[in-house]
Amino acid sequence: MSANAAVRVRFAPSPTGQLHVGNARTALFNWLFARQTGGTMVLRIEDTDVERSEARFEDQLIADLKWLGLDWDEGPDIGGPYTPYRQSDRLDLYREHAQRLLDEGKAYLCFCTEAELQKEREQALSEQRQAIYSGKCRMIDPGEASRRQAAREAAAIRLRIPEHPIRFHDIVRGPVEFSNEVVSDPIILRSNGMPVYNYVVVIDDALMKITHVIRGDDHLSNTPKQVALYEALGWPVPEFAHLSTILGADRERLSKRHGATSIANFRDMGVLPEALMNYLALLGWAPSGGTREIFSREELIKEFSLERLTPSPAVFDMEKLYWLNRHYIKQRPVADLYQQALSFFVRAGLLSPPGESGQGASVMLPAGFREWFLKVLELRLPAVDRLDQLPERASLIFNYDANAALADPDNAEVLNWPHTDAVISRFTFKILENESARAGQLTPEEFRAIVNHVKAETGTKGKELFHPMRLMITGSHSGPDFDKLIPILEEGSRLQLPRHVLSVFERVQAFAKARTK
RNA sequence: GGCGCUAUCGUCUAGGGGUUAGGACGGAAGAUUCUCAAUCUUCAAACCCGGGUUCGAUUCCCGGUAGCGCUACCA
Repeated sequence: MSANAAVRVRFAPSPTGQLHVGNARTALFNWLFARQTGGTMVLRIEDTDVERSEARFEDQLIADLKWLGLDWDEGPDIGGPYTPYRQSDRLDLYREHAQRLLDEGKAYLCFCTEAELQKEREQALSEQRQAIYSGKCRMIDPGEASRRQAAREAAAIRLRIPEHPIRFHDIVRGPVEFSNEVVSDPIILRSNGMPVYNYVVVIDDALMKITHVIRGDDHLSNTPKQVALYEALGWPVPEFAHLSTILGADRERLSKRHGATSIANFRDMGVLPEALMNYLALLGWAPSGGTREIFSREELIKEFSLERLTPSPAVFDMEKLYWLNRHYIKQRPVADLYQQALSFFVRAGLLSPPGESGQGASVMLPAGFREWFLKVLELRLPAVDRLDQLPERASLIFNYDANAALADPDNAEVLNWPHTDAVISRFTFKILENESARAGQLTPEEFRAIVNHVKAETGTKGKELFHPMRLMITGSHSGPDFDKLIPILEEGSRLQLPRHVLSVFERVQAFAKARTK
C-alpha cells in the first residue's frame, strides 16, 4: 500500500442543482479509495458555467455529502494547500497556462466564428464524416495571429492535438486508444476569455496533484483531449477510472422523470444514509467472492477496490434499496429514529394539525409521550420500507372510523360470517362493562380474559373469533398483535395528544353505535 | 452519421476454457400466526446472436445486433 501513500482524489461537482445519486456514487467511490489508501480527498466546485451555477446549490451539495457520511480533507469550505477550490476563483491560473501553451506553440489562436464552425459541422455531418474542427487556423502565422488579436479580432485558443493516436489507461476498462483523426483541436479558452471544462479540469487536477481521476464514464470520450493537454503541459497523466452509468428501470439514463434521484429526495423519504451508501456501493462494484451485500462504512472502506469496479451500466433498483433500508431501520435503536419519525407524523398532521404549530418546529407534547411514541415506532417500524410511510402504517392508532369500517368491502366477508354477530355483541358487552376499559386502562391480560370469555360463550375460535374483534378495534381484520396494540391504544388515549387516540372502550362503543344505526 | 464503452436470471452481481453457472433483491410456494408485518424453508429464473481458436467455449478473438455515452466557444 506504500505505493499508494500519496493518493489524491477529488470529487468535482457543478453546483447546478441537487446532488444526484450518480454523482453521489462517484463521490462515494472517490472517498472510499481515499480513506482506504490513507490518501487525500479533495472537494472542488466546478462553476465555470456561470449561467447555471448557483451558490445555494454549493451549500446544499456540501450538506448532502455530509448527510451521506462523506467528508473531505481539502475543499472550498475548509481550504487546503491548493486553494482556491472553486473554479471561478482560479481564472488567472487558467489564462496563465493557456498563454504558456500559446507561447510554446502547443496551442494557437482560432479566429473562426461560431457561424463558420457551425457550417463546417453541418457540412461534415451531411458527408457522413466525423464532425471535427478542420484546423484551418492551425496554419496562421503566429505573428499575424498576434496582430489580428491586437486588432481586437475575437479569438479563442485551441490546443494542437498531436499527430499520433492517444492512449491512456483506465483502471475499469484497461487500455483505451483514440485515433488522433477523431479528436478535434479543442478550444481551451473561449474568445470571451473564459476557459472550457476540458481544459480547466486538467489544470486543476494537475495543479492539485490528483493521482486518480475517478468519474462517470460520460467523460471517457473527453479523456483523449485531456491526456493531450497533460502532455502539452508537460505534466504527468493521472490514472483514470471511469464509472459505469446508472440507468433507470427503462434502461435510460437515470433522470428526474424516474422519480426520486437526488440525495435530498431520499433523505426526505426517510431512507437512512447508511442504507443509501451501502446500496450505491453495490451499484457497479462487488466484493471479492461476490456474495456479501451488507456493508458498514468501515467495511466498505476495508473491502473496496477500484479493480473490482464493473464496467457495464447498472439499473437503479428501488426495491433493493428499500430492502437495505429495512435492514438498517431494524439495526438502529428506535430511539435513534425518534426525531426523524416524529417529524413525519407532524407533517402528516397526526401529532399536531398542519399549519397550526408550524412545520414540525416546536410541537408541545405531553409528558410520557416519548415512551409511548417509541412503542408506536417499535410496532410499526418493521412494516415500512422508508420512514415516510410510518404515519400511514400507524393510522390504525390515530384514526378510527367505525362507519367506514362497516362500509368497507374488504370487511364484508367477515361481517357476514355466521358467528360474527354473536362475537360482536358478546365482545361489546364485555368491554363496555369492564372497569379498566372504561378508564382506558385495559391491560393485555384483561383483554385476553375477555377474548377467552367471548370464545367460550360463542364457541368460536381462530379467525371467526379474532377478525370481528380486530375489525371493531382497528377498522380492519388484519393488523399487529393485540398484546402490543392494546397498551398503545390505552396509553395513547390517556395522553393529552393534539389528536385524541381512542381507547379500546371508545372504539368498541363507537362501533356498536355505528352498527345499530 | 463518426468514434468510444458495454453485454451472465426481470434487476444488482460472482465466476471463468471442462462448474449441478454461485449469491442478493424482487417473484412463487410452504412453515409460523387469528390476520398483516417480521422471520425461517423451498422453488422458478440467466451466459445477446453468428463465425473463428480449441479436444472442448458462457469464458479468448473477430463480426453483427442492441443499449448507453461523446461528437459545443456545456459541465
